[in-house]
Order: sequence, then structure tokens, then C-alpha cells
Amino acid sequence: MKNGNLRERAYTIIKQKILSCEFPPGSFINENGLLGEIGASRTPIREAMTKLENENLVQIIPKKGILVCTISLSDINDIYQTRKLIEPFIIRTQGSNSDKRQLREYRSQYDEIINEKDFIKLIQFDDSFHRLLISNTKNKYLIQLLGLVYDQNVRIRILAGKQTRRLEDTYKEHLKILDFILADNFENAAEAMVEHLENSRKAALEYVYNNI
Amino acid sequence: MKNGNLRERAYTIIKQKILSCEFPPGSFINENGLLGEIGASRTPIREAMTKLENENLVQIIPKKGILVCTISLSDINDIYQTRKLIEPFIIRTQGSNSDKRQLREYRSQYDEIINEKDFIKLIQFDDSFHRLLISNTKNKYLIQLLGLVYDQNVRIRILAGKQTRRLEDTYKEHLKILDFILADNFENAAEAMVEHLENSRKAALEYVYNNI
DNA sequence: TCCGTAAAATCTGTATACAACATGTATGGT
DNA sequence: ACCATACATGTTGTATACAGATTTTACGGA
Repeated sequence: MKNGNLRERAYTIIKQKILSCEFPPGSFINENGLLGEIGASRTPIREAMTKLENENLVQIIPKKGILVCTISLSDINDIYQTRKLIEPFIIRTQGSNSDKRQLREYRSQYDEIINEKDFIKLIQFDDSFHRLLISNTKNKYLIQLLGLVYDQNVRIRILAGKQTRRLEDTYKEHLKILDFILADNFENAAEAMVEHLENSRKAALEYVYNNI
Repeated sequence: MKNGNLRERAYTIIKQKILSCEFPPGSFINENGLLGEIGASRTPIREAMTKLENENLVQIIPKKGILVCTISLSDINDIYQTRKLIEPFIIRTQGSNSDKRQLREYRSQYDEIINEKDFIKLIQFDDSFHRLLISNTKNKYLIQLLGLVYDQNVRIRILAGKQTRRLEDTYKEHLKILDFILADNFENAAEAMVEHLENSRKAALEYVYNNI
């Protein structure tokens, strides 16, 4: 409304609604419905949509509307194939460059957040662990790709809901990876990451099987 | 002008101009200058620009203009780190799914194109080899990422110009990879790919060192 | 009641108009 | 001649207006 440009503002607001599944997968977004909340005309909103289309979050169907992308079985397999390829590689090659201070800070917050039982917040916290790790590689192509992948992953986990067991397992698996990295044991950290991703993949598939 | 929507049309035209370096890296694109050629108003042109921004081909600088992205040393290192991670992986895991007919057809065209001495055409043909290989993995995230990477790579090679030696080396290296795949020897194919990418990276770096 | 067709309302795609900002130019003072 | 300030020009960001298409609704016949 006041600072920055309206396109970015629209982008941020709409993306948040998609990631939180307030705009659920498979639904259509009405451009006019956003005018009031964003406080902008259709022009910047439409530009934001083309940006979201490139992030695989919406699909602009000509003369039809803006469809919030669904998440299919093959999406999940693609996502985890990608992650299992890149994330262990990053740990192995970039582990020694990790910002240990940030990782220790992350670790110290974990217990507190686990106990809050705010599962949206917990999912975002889990997400930030992986984003923290990739931030060590300065490779902007890998960072961009994994950013898209993580966005999809957040949606999957929110849709899957409060699966308490998986939330706690994730906690333990993250700590295992974290401690290996802090101990400069990158090979074991990478292996723990592969295990973690394989477990996450199974949980995601389980959700999709039960709900689609 | 007639079929499809103008946004896609604008996107295709502008992207072609960027990849061919008719719009050279570091230059600004004037929106009004494109009105006539594209036959559309600024609205679809601007939407095309936001799409190109997400592909790292332009950078929209608020209230300033649309800058064609430059290619830095770290870009080249990022590009080849990414390619060396993903492309051998694809050969190893997807080699057996390769469309041998397409690969044989590709091979049969190569001699003819090499002899034409049309270096732009040759660069595009080289590019299509890698795109052919990744099309075997149905992983849309990897395909999308490598698409962006290949786009940048085309620009680098066009800027580097008619380096005859490298063009011929590329030819030999591609044939080596190709023949290993056709012989179902995916491990050797993957190793040949790593070699090829390392040679390409050095050639790209050499160009940048000499020109920036 | 059900179905098909036609009209109305709605929504998207595009063009144009306007406002804000930035850059370049001219003018005037020292 | 040089610098500073004011003005003119050009370009981007956004709003609005309009046209074409699609969906919804209303109506009439079976």
C-alpha cells in the first residue's frame, strides 16, 4: 500500500495463502476477490500470478482462471528424488562451511517449539532447518530449485495435518543430522539426511494414498 | 498476433532475443521499443518480463528498468556444479529408459551439422543433446532447473563465439557419451559426462577471464 | 420434473490512460 | 567556464476501461 511495489506485496500475500492452504490445491483464485485485501488493482495482482505460476504454485488456464496447483504422487516422488540427490551432496561438500553458530541457535530453540504444540509453527521451523543448510552453498540455482521444492513440501505437510508421530520423528532426525554436522562428521550427517528424507517421503506418500 | 495469448508470444520473442544475445547481458530493455514488433500493448509484455525474471534472464529494477542479467564467474561455477551433480545422476539412474531411437537419430544428424559451420545452429544442436538426455527423467523439478541452466549456457557459448577447437571437442565428447549410452554402458557414460562438463566449464571460465 | 437453449452476469485478456519517479537539459548565478 | 537549480522529457508502476469468452441463470417445451 505504501512502501515497495504492489506486485511484490500481492505476491507475498497470495503466496502465503497458498502455502498455508487457505487457498487449497485444486481451487480457483478469483482476481477480483483480492483487490480489497491487497489494496491494489488487477494489474499488479496478475503480475504476481505469473510469478507464482513459475514457482509451480498456480497454473494460469487461459480464459478459465487461476488454478492452485495440486500435489500428485509423481510430484512427491519428484520432490524426494530431487532432495535425496541434492541435500546429502550439500552436506558432504559444504558441511565444513556451515554456520555453526546459527545451527546451535536453531538447536537451542527446538525443544521450546516442540512443546508449544503449534503444528503450523513447527512445520515452518522444520522447513527452516533445510533452508538453513542449503544457504551454505552459495549456488543460486540449487537454492532456487530447493526453494520451490520446500514450498511444495510445506503444503504437503500442512494438508497431512497434525500427524504427531511424524512431527516427533522429524524432530529426532533433525537433531541427529544437526549433531553430526556440529561434530564435523559430514559423511554420517549425509547418511542421516538420506534416511530422514526417505522417512519423510514415505509419510508424504501415505498421506496422499489416504486422501486422493 | 492471432493465436494463443499475447503474453506467451511476447515471452517467446523476448526470450529468443536474450538467448541469442541480441539483447546483450548488462543492457536495458525498453518496453515501448517492443510494442511494434510484438504487436501488443505493454501489459502482456510486462507479464512476459516477470516470467523472464524468474528464469534469471532479466532483473526488474524498480523505477529504473529491465536489466538483462549478466553472467558472472560465480554463475559459471554454480552452473557447472549443478550440472555435474545432476547430469551424471540422470544417466546412471535413467539411462536404461533412454529413447534409443531419438539418440540414434541425433547421432546421424551430427556430421552434417558439424560440416555446415553455422556455429549458432551447432550450439543449439549441442544444447538439444543435453535436453534430450534429461527428458528421460520425468522429474519436472530437475527438468525445470536444468532448463534454466541450459539457457544461461547457450548465452555463454554464443558470447564466447566461434571457438572452433571447443566446438569440435564438444562434438567428440558428445559422441563418446552417446555411444556408451547406446551400448548400455551407463557407468562409463556418466564418467564421460563428468569429463565433458569439466572441459566445458574450463572453456567457459576461460572466456569470462578474457572478457570481463 | 427434466433438459436444452438463450440471455445475463461474471471473469479473464488486453489496451489505454494517468501518476510518480528518474534522467537529461537548459538556464542563471558566481 | 563551472556548478546548481529548475524545467522538460522519457520511462516505469498502477488504475481503469473495454472486448471476448465462459459460466450461470432463466425460461420454455417435452
